[in-house]
Order: sequence, then C-alpha cells, then structure tokens
Amino acid sequence: MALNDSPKVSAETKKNVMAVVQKLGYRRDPYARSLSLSSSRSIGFLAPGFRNPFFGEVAEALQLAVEERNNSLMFGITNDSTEQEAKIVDQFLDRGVDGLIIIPAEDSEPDLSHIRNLLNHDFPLVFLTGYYPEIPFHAVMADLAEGSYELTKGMLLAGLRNIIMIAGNPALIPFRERIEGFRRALDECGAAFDESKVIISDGMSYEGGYAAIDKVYDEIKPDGIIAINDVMAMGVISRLRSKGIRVPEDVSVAGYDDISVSSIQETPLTTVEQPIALMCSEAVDMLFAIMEGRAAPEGVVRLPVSVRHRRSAKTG
Amino acid sequence: MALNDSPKVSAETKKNVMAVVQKLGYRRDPYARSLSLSSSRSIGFLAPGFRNPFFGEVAEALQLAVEERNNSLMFGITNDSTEQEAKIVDQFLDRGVDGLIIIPAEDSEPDLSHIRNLLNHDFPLVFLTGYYPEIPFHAVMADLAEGSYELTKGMLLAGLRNIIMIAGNPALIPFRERIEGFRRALDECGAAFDESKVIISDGMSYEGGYAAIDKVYDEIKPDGIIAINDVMAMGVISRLRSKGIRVPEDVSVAGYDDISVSSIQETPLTTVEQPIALMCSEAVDMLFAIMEGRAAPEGVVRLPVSVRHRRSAKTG
DNA sequence: AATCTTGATTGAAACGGTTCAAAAGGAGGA
DNA sequence: TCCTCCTTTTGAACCGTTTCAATCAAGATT
Repeated sequence: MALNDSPKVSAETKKNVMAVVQKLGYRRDPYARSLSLSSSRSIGFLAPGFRNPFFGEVAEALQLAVEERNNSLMFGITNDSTEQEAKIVDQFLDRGVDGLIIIPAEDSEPDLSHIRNLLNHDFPLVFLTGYYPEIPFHAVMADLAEGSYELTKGMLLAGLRNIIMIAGNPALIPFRERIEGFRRALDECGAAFDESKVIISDGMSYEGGYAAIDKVYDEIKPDGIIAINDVMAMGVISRLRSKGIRVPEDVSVAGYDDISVSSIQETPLTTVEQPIALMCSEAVDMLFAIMEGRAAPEGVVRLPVSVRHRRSAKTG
Repeated sequence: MALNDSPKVSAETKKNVMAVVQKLGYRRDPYARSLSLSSSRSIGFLAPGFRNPFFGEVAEALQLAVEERNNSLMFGITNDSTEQEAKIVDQFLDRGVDGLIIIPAEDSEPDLSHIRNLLNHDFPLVFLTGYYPEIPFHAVMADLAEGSYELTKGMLLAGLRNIIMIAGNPALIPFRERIEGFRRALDECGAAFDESKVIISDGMSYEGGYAAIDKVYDEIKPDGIIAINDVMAMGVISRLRSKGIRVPEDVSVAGYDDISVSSIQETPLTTVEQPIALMCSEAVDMLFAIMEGRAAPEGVVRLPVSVRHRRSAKTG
C-alpha cells in the first residue's frame, strides 16, 4: 500500500492517497495493524516508584529515548516487591508490549520465576540500574563502585578518618557495588575497613537515613557519612542538624544519584551523578537490538559516573 | 468461550480449559483481542515532565488508580508546550489508547487545535490539575484558590503585612486561581491588594524562585512570600539565606503542592497539600464514566486542599 | 417413545489492517 | 498490429480473537 510509502508506488499516487487521507481524517486502526504486524510499538517500564525523584528522572529520560524510535512507554510500579513486579509484567504481556525495561525491585527475598519465564521465551528484556545476579541478563547501569570509590577517596584526602556508609541489603547489586567501591578506597588508603563501617538500613528513604543516625551516631561518632542515595542523605543531614551537629563542619555527608533537588538544598549535597540520559538511551538501544535479533551478548554495560563536589562534604 | 468465564459454561468445563491453558502456557493474543473489542485497555497520560516531583507523585497515583481497573498507563512528556502535547496525543492515538488524562501544558501561547479535534470526535478526555478555559472540558483539580486563601489568611493572622506571591502567567488557570485566593484573603483583611504584590516569574522552577528574589526583594522588602509551588519556594529560601535573610524570622516563605521533599527540608516547608491520590482516582473514575457513555456533564470537580503548617512560615 | 429443555460444541462472520500473487493497464519496440 | 516489460490495481489469504446463531447431545417431562 501507499501508506507505508513503499518504493513500488509512484510519488503521485502517494500524494493522492495522502490527500484523501487528510480529507477523511482517516487513521489506520492500530489494533488491526498490531495484529497483522504483531507489534504494538510500545514498551513497558517497571520502576520501584516515583517517591524517589531519581526514578522520575529516569522515566523522563526513557520516555524521550523511546519516543525517538516512535514507540510509546507504559509504566508500572513495583514498590520494590518482585511479587508486584510479576503482576505488572503479566499485565504488560497482556497489553502486548514489545519489550520490557526493568529497574529491579530491591526485594530482600526476590522471587524471580516471572523473569525466568520471560527469558525462557526469549522475551526482549533489559535491566536498568541493577540486575538480578542469579539470572543471565542484559543490563545497563552506572559504574556505582567507581562512584563511591572516588567519593570516599575525596573524603579521605580531606583528612576524614572515620567514614561510614549507610547502605541497604548487600545481597542486592546496586548496594553491593557501592559498598565495594567504598571498601576499596578505604583499603587502598590503609584505613581499616570492617563490617561495622557499613550500616544496613532497611528503608531507602528519608526516614531510613534519619533512623540510621539515631541507631549508630553516638556510638561511632563518624566524621564522614556516605548515604546510598540522596533522599537518605537528606534524612541524615536533617537528623544531624536537629542534634546540633554541623554539616559539613562536624560531619561530612554525601549522597548518591544527584537528583535535581540535591543541588538546591540549603546545604547543597555532595553526591555522585549517574548519567541518566545516557543510561536510558543505551538501555533503549540495547532493547531494540534484542528485539531486532541483533543482540549483543548478555552482560552489563557500565557507564561512567561523576562526583559532584558541593557543600555538604569536605573533599580533598 | 470459557475464557471470559461467561455464565453459560459450566464450572467443570472452565476448569478443564484453564488446566490446558496453564499447561500450554497459552495467552490470548492482545492484538486480536483489541481488534475485536476495539479497546486496548490502556490509557494515555500527558504531563509537563518529572523534574517537578509533584508530577511524579501524580503519575504514581494515576498508575495505581488505572491498574485497579485492569488498565495500563502510557505516559508522555509535554514540557509545557502545546505543540509537543499535540505530537504526543497523535502518537497515543496511533497506539489506540482508550482515553486520555492530560495535565495541561502551561504554555503562554497555547495552540489547542489538537484538543478541539479530540473533543469533536468525542474522544474520552479529562484534564487534571487545570484545564484550558477556552474549551468545554471535564476536569479534576484541587481547590487552589481556597488553598492560597487559607495560607494567606494564616500569614495575616500571624501579623505579616507585606505579603507577596510569586506566580506564573495569570492567563493560565492554575496560576489564576492561586492568585485569586491570595487576593481574596488580602481584600477581606483590609490589606491592600494591588498588582505589584504578584510577581510574575517565567520559570516554574527552582531557578525561577531564585531569580524572583533577586528581582524584587530589595525593592519590596516583603515579610511573607508565597511561591506558586514548592520547588520555587525552595529556590526562594535558598536565595534569601544566601543574602543573610533568615527564614522564617525575617521572612515567612510558603510553597504549594506539598511534594514529598518539602517536609524533609532543613526548614520544613509550609505549603498547601493537594489531595493527589484522590484527584487521580477521581480523574480515572471520570474518564471511565465518559468512556462508558455515562458521563456527567462537563465541568470541574474540585477537591479540598489542606494547608500544612511547618517551620518556614509564621502562621497564626 | 416422542418432545421439550438446557447446556455444550461447532461454525461462520466480523474486526481492519499487511502481504503477496495475479490481473490489468500503458508505453515502447519489433 | 502484436508482444513484451514495467507499473499500478485488484483480490485473496491471513493475523487471533469475539460474538452470535445453529447444531448437537442428553436428561427430564409427558
């Protein structure tokens, strides 16, 4: 047909067709088209939620990347539960999405049967910002270890000697990697790393940061604190200040992600920026490569981060 | 068929069918289903973007509301441009969404032909958080005027006498309404309202708030400032502090929206909470009513706001 | 034993595109 | 004029559901 401007129809015919199309306000039935083409030109995106603005920024960047390919994005919220994740995957499959981009749920007891199922059926799937290590995967993420390595290094250079990290369950990749960079920096500088320097908090939220300080500050009296994300770091700072502890004079505090509010805090937050736009376009590229059968081998594409030195932490 | 568990098939037959379905891993082809039913069970959502976390929270709430009806949500980003809005609407139509929920673009020169087109075709559409006044509409929004009325009233009660509002283009509904409540409160208390009390800022962002202070603070020397959203309020506070002006001792500052970071600022922000979850479920209800032909008459459903009194502003 | 009911199964049309093969049309060359 | 070759038009099959009518089987009723 002329609709797909195939090379077999003359320019004039096309023009005529288009004119009629215009006049009638005709538009191809998307359902019939999908049926025939077996593609909906839409892809699904699963995120833990948008309370943490980091994910909002990812959503925005993904949408842009997908739109460039004339596809649309559906989104679902997992609340960091793989069970919920499974439900949404199922729903998306029922909508006929062509592929899936998933920010893995940070679930301490993940049930991955739904993911295995997808992979068994060769369903196009890429993980973003993490992955499930027990599963073969395509994934795009920032070089998280490098980020906390550099951040820690900077703090050490500034003379801080008792740095702690407030992290999440180290069984989960994004946390594990951040901890690893932290450890490496300490090791390299001859500072003693031991398990007590990593505080495992359960909520990755403002309240989680707040509670972590209550739990360990008086005992450890750190001079540097690295929180696993910016929202937690804000909780940390808030609790410290309310205890009369100055930031950064008494304690340096850093976050992770560089969400847009971080730079506009009263005390702008030192943090690690993840290259969100790049990660997203990379993830979309990867997904389309898989969908078109020109998939690169499984593995992680790691993109470089950059440390943003701001007021909340002394860095050398 | 048994798939739709119609009342005409026996329980046993259903069980048999289901067993086979399970075993074969069969799943209905969504495209054929859509074609036959002419519904994709998905609806489109247009937002200005997710830099302002308010919209992220709306997205999350909408997703939940839509999921309850077993539908999915597609989203697009307008960047506050009606041109972009038109493009995405077109794309969504090509995907066959069943309905549209739109947060109107705050475009100073709106081109609404695409909206008119939708309405002419009776396409199910509801506006959220605003509407285009030149067009007949179904809309859900918070009672914005009431919010700023109460906020202003509170400040007046606390003895503040020189309150200004940092707003956006009053041609746009959400700004107009906020200004109106502000004006009403001032009028009622015999405080002089005049145009100079409303500062029109162009960017609804942190930078916009920052710049507004630079532009008018020294001249007006207000003792109270109401910003049109929380992100701007944060910019305002930051700029004031950097000028050595104390909040709230010297100047009270309030925002609008109650985004989740507002309560966790170093100086928790006094602000007006919009009932996001309620607004979203209301909007979805309304959209489904339209889709099912049991539409209420056009108009705005207005939901009550609540003022959150926190540290950044003195309120009586 | 013939008829009526009720529930289950089978069949065909419709949804509106895509794709490919077959037929028709037109221009050029022999 | 006839044949060939190339382009355009026409036609049919197909994608996998839903929907509704028609058929069928069996149990209950008379």
